[in-house]
Amino acid sequence: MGTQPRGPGQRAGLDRNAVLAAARRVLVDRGAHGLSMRALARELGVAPNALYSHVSDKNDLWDLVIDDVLGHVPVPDETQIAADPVGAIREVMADSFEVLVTHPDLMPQILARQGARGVQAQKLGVVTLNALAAAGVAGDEARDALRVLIVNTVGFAAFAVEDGVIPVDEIRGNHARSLDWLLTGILGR
Amino acid sequence: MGTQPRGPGQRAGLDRNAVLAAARRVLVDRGAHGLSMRALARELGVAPNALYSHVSDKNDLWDLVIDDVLGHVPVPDETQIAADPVGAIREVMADSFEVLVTHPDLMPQILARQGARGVQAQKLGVVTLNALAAAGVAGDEARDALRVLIVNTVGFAAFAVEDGVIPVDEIRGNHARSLDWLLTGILGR
DNA sequence: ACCTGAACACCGTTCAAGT
DNA sequence: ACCTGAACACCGTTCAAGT
Repeated sequence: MGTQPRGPGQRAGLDRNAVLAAARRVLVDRGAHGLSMRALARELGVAPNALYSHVSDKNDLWDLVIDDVLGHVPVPDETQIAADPVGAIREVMADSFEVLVTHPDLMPQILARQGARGVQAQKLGVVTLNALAAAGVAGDEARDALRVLIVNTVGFAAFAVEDGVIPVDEIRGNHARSLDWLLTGILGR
Repeated sequence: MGTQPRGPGQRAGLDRNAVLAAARRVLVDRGAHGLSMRALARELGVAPNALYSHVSDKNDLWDLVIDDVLGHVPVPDETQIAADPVGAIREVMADSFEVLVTHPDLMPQILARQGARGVQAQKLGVVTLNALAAAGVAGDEARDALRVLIVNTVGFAAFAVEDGVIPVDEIRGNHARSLDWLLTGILGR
C-alpha cells in the first residue's frame, strides 16, 4: 500500500510485541519451517538485522513463540482441581495436546529446550503439580510424573506431522489411552 | 595427503555405503546440527552435488542415518522373550534409550518422521509386538502400546539435549520410572 | 535506541557439461 | 553412471553508519 522504503535512521515503529505478532502470522502461514529471521523481517517490511533490536537472537524468538502458543492452553481453576484432581490432569494434558498439535513442527524445538521455561509453561506446570498433590502424589514422584506427562503429550504432538501417514484422530486416541495408562501407573492403581 | 582435485568425469569411488560411513563420522564430530550436505561432501572430499548420485535428497540421508543408529540397539531373542516377555520389553526400551541418547539432537527428526520406517526400526517393532503378545497384549491394544512406548522413549531421549541443565542420569531415571508406570497401565495392573 | 546497507560464512538443490 | 562448475534462492548474524 505504498509503504515508502526507509533510509538509515528512520524508525519502523517496531517493538517486541509487534515482532511476536508477526511471528504468529508467519507461523500459521508458512509453518515453523518457514519461520526464519529473514521471512519475519519480510513480513514486517524491515531489514533482517532490524529484528536484533527487539530479540537477542533466533533462540530468543523461539522462546517467545513457544510460550505464546502454550498461553492458549486453558488453565483449570482451583475449585475444579479440588473437586476432581485426576480429571483436571487429564483435561490439562488433552487441552495441551489440542493446542500443540496445531503446530506439530514446533514440538521438536520444545523437546529440545526441555519443556519450555516460559511464564505460560511454568503456570501449566504449577497447576498440574497442584492437581497431582490433590490426587495424593507429591515430592520426587510428582516431579517425575509431571515430566513424564509432558514428554508424553509433547511427544505425541510432535508425532502428528502435517503430511503424516497417520491421521491426527488416531494419534489423539493414542494420546488419550497413554494418559489412562500413565495415570493408572502414577496413582498406583 | 596429496589428494589431487578431480576434474569433471573423474570418479571419487563413492557409493551409498561410503556416504553413510562419512555421515556417521560427521554426526559424532559435529552433531546432527552440523550434518549438512555440504559438510558431508567436505568430509568426502567431493563437490556438494556429487552426493545426489547416491542419495536422493537430505531426507533420504536422514532415513539412512536414523536406521543406522537404530541398528545399534540389541534385539532380544525368542527364548528370552518367551521366558520373560515384560523384562524383554523393559530391556528393549532401556537399550533403545541408551543408543538414542547418544544423539539427542537426532530425535526431533525421528519423531517428525513418525518413528522411523527403516529395516532396523521395523525389526525392533516386531520383537516388541511379539513380547507384548507373550505378555497377553494383542490387537489394537498392542499397536497402541507399542506406539506409546516408542513416543515415550524417543521423547525422553530428545529431552536429553547436550547442553541441557538436566543431567542425563536424571532423565534416564525418569524414563525408567515412566516405563514402570506405562507397563503397569498396559498390562492392566 | 532503532534502523539500513553491506558483508560473511553458510545452507539445499538444479542444470549443464565432461568422461 | 558418476562427478565438477556454476548458479539460484535461501539462511543467521555482525559491523559500521545514519538520525
